[in-house]
Amino acid sequence: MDDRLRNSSLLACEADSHQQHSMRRRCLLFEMAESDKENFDNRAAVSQTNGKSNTNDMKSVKPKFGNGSTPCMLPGIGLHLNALGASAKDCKIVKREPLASRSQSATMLGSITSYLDHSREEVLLREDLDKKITKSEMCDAKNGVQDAPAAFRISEEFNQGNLKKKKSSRVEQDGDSEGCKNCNCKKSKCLKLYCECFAAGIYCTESCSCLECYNIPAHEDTVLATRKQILSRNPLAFAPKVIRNSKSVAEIWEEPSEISARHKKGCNCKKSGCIKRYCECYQGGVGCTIGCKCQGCQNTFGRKDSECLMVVLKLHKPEAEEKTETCIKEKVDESLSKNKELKDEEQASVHLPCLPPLPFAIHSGIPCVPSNVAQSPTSQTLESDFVPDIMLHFQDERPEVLKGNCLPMAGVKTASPNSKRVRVPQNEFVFQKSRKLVLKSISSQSRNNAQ
DNA sequence: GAGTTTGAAACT
DNA sequence: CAGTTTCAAACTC
Repeated sequence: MDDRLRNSSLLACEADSHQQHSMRRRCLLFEMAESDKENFDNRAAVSQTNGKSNTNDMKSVKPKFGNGSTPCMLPGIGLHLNALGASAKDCKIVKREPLASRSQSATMLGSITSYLDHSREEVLLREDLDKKITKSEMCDAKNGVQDAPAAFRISEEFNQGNLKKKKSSRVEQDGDSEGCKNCNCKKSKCLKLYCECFAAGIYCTESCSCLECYNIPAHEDTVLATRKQILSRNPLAFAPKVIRNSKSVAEIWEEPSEISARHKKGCNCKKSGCIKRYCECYQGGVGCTIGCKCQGCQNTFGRKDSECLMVVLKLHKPEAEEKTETCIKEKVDESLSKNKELKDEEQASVHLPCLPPLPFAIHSGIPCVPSNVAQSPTSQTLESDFVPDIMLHFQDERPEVLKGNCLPMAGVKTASPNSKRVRVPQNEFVFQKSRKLVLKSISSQSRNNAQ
């Protein structure tokens, strides 16, 4: 059984590697888009001729680029972050099935198999994409079309293709994807972060329902100026809201040197209990952390209070593992105790943030628990079939100050007087130490049980 | 589809 | 920095 698990894990790692490779390709494509600013300008010019000025019409005519398959990433300031932001929310690599059906696979092997199936599916889709890219490039060359780089466009198309399977309800209703957020702004002129398109760094398109839209190439100067202004207030305003690193789940559990994912600055929910999409953490598919100021947090991806550890473990706990659970509880208490000691030592107010959020496991198909804590059908009760708008195995593009290895830290001082907007959880290293202790004890307990 | 709720963003 | 207002998405009916 151990050998089978080991082999499966190796396969999963290979698949994971492939996925990360795919991710790298995607990032390169964004880079291509960036380097292709000249093309962008041409596109903007083309769209200006095609689109009408919005000043006369309340409903702006949104430009379409090329085949209309791609939103236009804004050039210049923060483009890279825009790419991340957009992709973080838009891109889904792995086709995900509703949790209820997934959780029917009671064993880790089942989950890994499922994961590999998804990876195979992605490989097939990628192969299909490569063909499309070649065709499209040939076509563009033939027609002299100066459009977004074909690879970039098709990549987005691929993302959208997968995306369409799990689009948010609003987008589904609107029947449009095109990578556009389909905003519905009425007063902000799509020049504020309220606007999802603007916040994602993409221009609005015809599929948006916004009024008096300025987030179009025709108003590029205005858009850039506004972005600059917003960035001066908050340098991370256009950064992805959910910060992920590229480690696999197994790696994270083996060596949790970094938190797997978290919201950039944490939520502030008061009534939603962090179980609705009003909550940015929940929407991003990550658990709440100590950085959140939420009240009555019930985030199923990880609550901000210290109970989150037990929540996650319980969801995967088979009935027969009571003994192990007891052990875990003891170790958690022990960890918390040591945590407290560390806290005293460090003279810092530190709490125990959440474990890697459950959806991280859901996305990858690998249980978010150590291999010796098997997945249980009880996890069926976990959550609805909502799938968060996030991308897997996101490269950790955080500035050093946002990474866990800058410790301890008190937060980022921003130009904004409102420091609430950029706040960083403190002293995650204490949590990492605690988690190592728990993992260690789980391993030893498992060995004892096996004997 | 209209109205309500919610919390982030923006403002004071 | 805290409180308030504005805004648009999410949600409900």
